[in-house]
Amino acid sequence: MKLLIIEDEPEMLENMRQTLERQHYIVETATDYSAALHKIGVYDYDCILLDITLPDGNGLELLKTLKASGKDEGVIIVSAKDSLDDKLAGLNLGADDYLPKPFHMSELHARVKAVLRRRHFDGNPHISIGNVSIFPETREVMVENQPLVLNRKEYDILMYLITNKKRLVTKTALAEHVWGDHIDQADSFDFIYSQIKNLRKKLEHATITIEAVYGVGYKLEVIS
Amino acid sequence: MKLLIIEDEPEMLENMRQTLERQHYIVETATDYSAALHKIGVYDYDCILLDITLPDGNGLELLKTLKASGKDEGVIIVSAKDSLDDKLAGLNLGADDYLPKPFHMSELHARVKAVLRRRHFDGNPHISIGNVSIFPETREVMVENQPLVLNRKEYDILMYLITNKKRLVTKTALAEHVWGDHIDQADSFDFIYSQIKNLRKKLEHATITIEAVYGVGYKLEVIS
DNA sequence: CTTACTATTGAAAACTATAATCATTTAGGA
DNA sequence: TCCTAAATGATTATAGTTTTCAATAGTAAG
Repeated sequence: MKLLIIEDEPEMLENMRQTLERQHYIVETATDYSAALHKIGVYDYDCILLDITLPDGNGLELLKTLKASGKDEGVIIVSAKDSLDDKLAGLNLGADDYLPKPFHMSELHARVKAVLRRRHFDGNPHISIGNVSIFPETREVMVENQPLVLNRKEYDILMYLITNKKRLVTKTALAEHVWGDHIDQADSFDFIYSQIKNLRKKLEHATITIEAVYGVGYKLEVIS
Repeated sequence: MKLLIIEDEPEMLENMRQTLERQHYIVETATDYSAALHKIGVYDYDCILLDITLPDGNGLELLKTLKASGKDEGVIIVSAKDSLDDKLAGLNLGADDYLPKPFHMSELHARVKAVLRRRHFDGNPHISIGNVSIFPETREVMVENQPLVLNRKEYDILMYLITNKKRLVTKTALAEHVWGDHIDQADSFDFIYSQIKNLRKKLEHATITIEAVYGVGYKLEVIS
């Protein structure tokens, strides 16, 4: 799961990044309006943490632009001023949650988790597809009620494919979401091939399969 | 957490062992009545999985002996015949649960977890002591609502100390429960010292402390 | 059918995290 | 005081994960 933190105070930013990276999210950051706008245009995220007061613009504007462009990532507004007006404005513009500063880092994590869960699997504590069940809370995976041990990257890949099931996932999108954007202009996709291979092997007894789409990427299908 | 599986069918035994070891339990085994009796006499376990029909005796007898000796480990009876009589007899003798064969391995794990939880923290999904909270489901630990990252051994040690809080825990008992009995005649406790040191460091901001009891072991205390 | 590119695979290498060991210092109890 | 236990920092070993590499197989287009 990939998050974008838009926040200009360096210390706060570092704090948030650390907290969330420790929970295995891919975290990217932007420290001003224009950088944020650029990142949002180029990549896509599962959830965006948006500080309202930015040096070169207002976060609510950014949110408006974002929603207008038809993107539908989750958005949590982070704001120094706990004003009811801002809160309402934000939620009206389509934000998923509003978090007034100062807040506990554990609170941050809880909110992010809640937003991701609401978006991807409407509050359900586990996702089932074919004979595979996934428990995001514990990152456990079961096939036919037998536990299946996946390591971090394998789990992240499977999760990303599942949240996009039956849709085509380009290799670039996959790389971005699982590895982060430093992988951008990768000259080879060997690392993806390798992980996909291992994942497929582990999913031998599952009724889902990862299909290659020649020249583009992968698609997750349910075997019937 | 240390388990003892008493079971004479090799295949079943291997299955059970694998399932439980994969969940990071320390697993020991006995394949007949007398071996089981011996192990129970010498070591102590957090939960015992007891097959009723053994080549050289009846599991219920073993259970009776066990309870008579004042030991209080959790016991789950595993039985081929799903007879109501056996079940009642077992539960009357103080077993915690009854699992008729055949069963799913995931069921096994669930039952063990349930028994351990019931014994140590009667059904509570998390344990709190001082400003430390532990979530056994996810093996996560929080201090003052900040996540604290422990690795496997550190977590196991903390957990064992907490389930015996304010009681003296000998180094031998600790070694047995966290490492298993191959450590028995260890000539040095360096590995314990080392882990304790790291654990203490991580618990710096916690209001619990691990006190050494000279020549014997450790005791967990709450700072007030 | 041939060619150029893409995907799959197994194995090796690099990297990371964890755990155990060792050498040294500090402290406890008789 | 002396002997042993415990604590500590640094080092080494081990295990697990991820990436790279080289060889092979498959696909689409000319």
